[in-house]
Amino acid sequence: MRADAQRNRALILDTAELVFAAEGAAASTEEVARRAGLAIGTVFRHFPTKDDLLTAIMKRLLARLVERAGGLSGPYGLFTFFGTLVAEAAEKRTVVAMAGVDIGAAMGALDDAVGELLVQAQSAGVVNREVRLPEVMALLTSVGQGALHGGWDADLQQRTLAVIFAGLVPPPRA
Amino acid sequence: MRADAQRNRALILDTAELVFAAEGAAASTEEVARRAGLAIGTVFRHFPTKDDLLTAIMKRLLARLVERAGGLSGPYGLFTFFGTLVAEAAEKRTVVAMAGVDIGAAMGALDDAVGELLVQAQSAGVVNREVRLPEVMALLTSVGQGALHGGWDADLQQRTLAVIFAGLVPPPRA
Amino acid sequence: MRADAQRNRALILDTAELVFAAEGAAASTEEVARRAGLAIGTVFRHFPTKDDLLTAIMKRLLARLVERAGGLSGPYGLFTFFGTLVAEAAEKRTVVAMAGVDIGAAMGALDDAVGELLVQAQSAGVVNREVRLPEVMALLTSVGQGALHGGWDADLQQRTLAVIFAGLVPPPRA
Amino acid sequence: MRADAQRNRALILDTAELVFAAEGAAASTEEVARRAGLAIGTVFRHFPTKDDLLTAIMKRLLARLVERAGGLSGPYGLFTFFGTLVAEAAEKRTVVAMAGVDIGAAMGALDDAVGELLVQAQSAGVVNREVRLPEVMALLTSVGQGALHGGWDADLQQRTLAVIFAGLVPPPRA
DNA sequence: AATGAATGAGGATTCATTCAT
DNA sequence: GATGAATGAATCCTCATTCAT
Repeated sequence: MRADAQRNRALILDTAELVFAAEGAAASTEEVARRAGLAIGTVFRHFPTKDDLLTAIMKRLLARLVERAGGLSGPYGLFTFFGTLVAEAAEKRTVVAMAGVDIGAAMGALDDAVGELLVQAQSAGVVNREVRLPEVMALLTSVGQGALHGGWDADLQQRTLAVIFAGLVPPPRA
Repeated sequence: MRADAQRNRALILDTAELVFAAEGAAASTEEVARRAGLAIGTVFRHFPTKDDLLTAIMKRLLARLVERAGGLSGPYGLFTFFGTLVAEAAEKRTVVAMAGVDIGAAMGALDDAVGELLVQAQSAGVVNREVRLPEVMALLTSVGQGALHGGWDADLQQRTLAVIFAGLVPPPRA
Repeated sequence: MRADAQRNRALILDTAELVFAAEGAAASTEEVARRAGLAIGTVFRHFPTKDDLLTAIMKRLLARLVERAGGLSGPYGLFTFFGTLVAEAAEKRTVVAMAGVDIGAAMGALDDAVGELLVQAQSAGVVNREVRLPEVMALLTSVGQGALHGGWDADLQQRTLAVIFAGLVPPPRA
Repeated sequence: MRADAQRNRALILDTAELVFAAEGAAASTEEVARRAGLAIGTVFRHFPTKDDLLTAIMKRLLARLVERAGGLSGPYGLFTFFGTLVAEAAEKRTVVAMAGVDIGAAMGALDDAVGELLVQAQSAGVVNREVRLPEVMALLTSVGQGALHGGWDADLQQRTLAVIFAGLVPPPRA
């Protein structure tokens, strides 16, 4: 792939991420092209289908989340991860679980990364051993969606996460 | 309004709720008409705009939630409310916070009803007094969205809510 | 179906027949709409797909040919049929065997009608009994295509058919 | 012209002939480039317009036919020529009279070559002297088109040509 | 000369909305 | 009021053609 094509591919993804985050998956592909300053044909050359573009965005977002989760460690990594996810979603810089797009395998990698954070937190005794990965993922995606569409301010983010964090910590011993 | 018109209005809302829950807000109005066994013109006579139809659905859904919340009382009413909301969302029988539709004022009534449940729970000492209404609403909508798009099974619903419930109860006194 | 819809359906078919005969199957559906004085949506309401429109034209053309063949009889019906087919094709008023369109069953009816003419001609002794239906159909479609694309004048039509007719008559007895 | 350019030009023509014979003139130029293993730009350097490419193919096909007709002689050359033309068309190895492409002058050479075969056949007394070149050409192109689109098998080819040949021979003297 | 990315006009199709019946 | 046909703007996608590398 030529250098300019490489640059355009990235430009399209960046622009599309903004556009779809702002207007939803129903935004037109032409709008993406316009904002990227490219002709519509160029967008379709890189992503032959609108769905391909949406999927590519989702995969890149997930890859970023995986990378971020992988970069964390220690007992409180899981909490940190929750925090940044919500903060980003609230700023619409990320779009998780866009409807109707198949991300399949890409999601598995996130499961693995978050699972690792969960194990570390439980090993350190800061998260209840009863808690399992599926509900952690469910809470992550829920709260991501909520922040995305609800436009929570920093205070609300913190207070909402406080409830979840309180629910994750181990119960006091009798 | 004639009796048949009254009946058609309700029929349209019922059908539209099913259709939009199943296919998202992007489903066509014609599909709603077809499934209702009505002509497209009839749908538009009742709801001059697709947006009007979506808004009407949202309002009716909220009204139902308000009614349900209002029907609950006692220390554990809030928990019950969380439970039924998630269960319904998981079955796609309800659609909360549909994107791009203005529900404005209607939301306030739900705030009031849930606020009342929160007060009762806190008075009875089963919910932490630090917790305030905004984060409760944020958790409700988040978890509703999550269950809606995630298709949680009964077990996952319960485990996810268990974390939130654990976060809502008062901390042990030192 | 309403009266106006019925009229429009026929109008679309008539117009499309002209347009596709003149410009080939690659002509745009919008061109058909424009020449019919209708909005593009109306054409697609009647024929949800361009292919549906092409198929409908083919079927109607074949039905007409079947009707015409069925209206003929007597020893020379087959020759008459050849003659009118070629004359029409030369005037581009008919399009036979448009590429890529599935006409399937509709073709069978024409086989039957022409087969009947062949039997009559052979019974009367004006067509060689060695000749069978497949080659008669092959000659018909060939000569139809040739006249359609070649734009034969009346004289050429006659001279070309003269050769074929001479080939169809029984050989002289020894 | 460089040697590789010469080779590419031939390669493009060969590939295009296959592609257009298989998919019709609506096949994309890009498909031709892909199957030739060349970049699209190379195809357009050799043939600045899709139409130029189509025309070049047609000319080459005609040239081949002329050459073949020119290679034949004797009383039955005309019949042989009919036979090979139909056989090739049935195998889609040749495309005659592609719609919408101007071949103009190139056609004249074929007229001359076939005219010569006709004269020889008539001189030898195996073809009716009443028959003239235009109808022979008309029959050739018709039957070529028919075989091309009809996919005739060997048996049908023979039987169809038998009718035409019977029409070409001189009538029995009284 | 070859490559292959970019362009943008054109074409099929959908769908909210209007309006004649 | 109900019906469903007509409208036409909007959208996805294709492809001939141009041009920078």
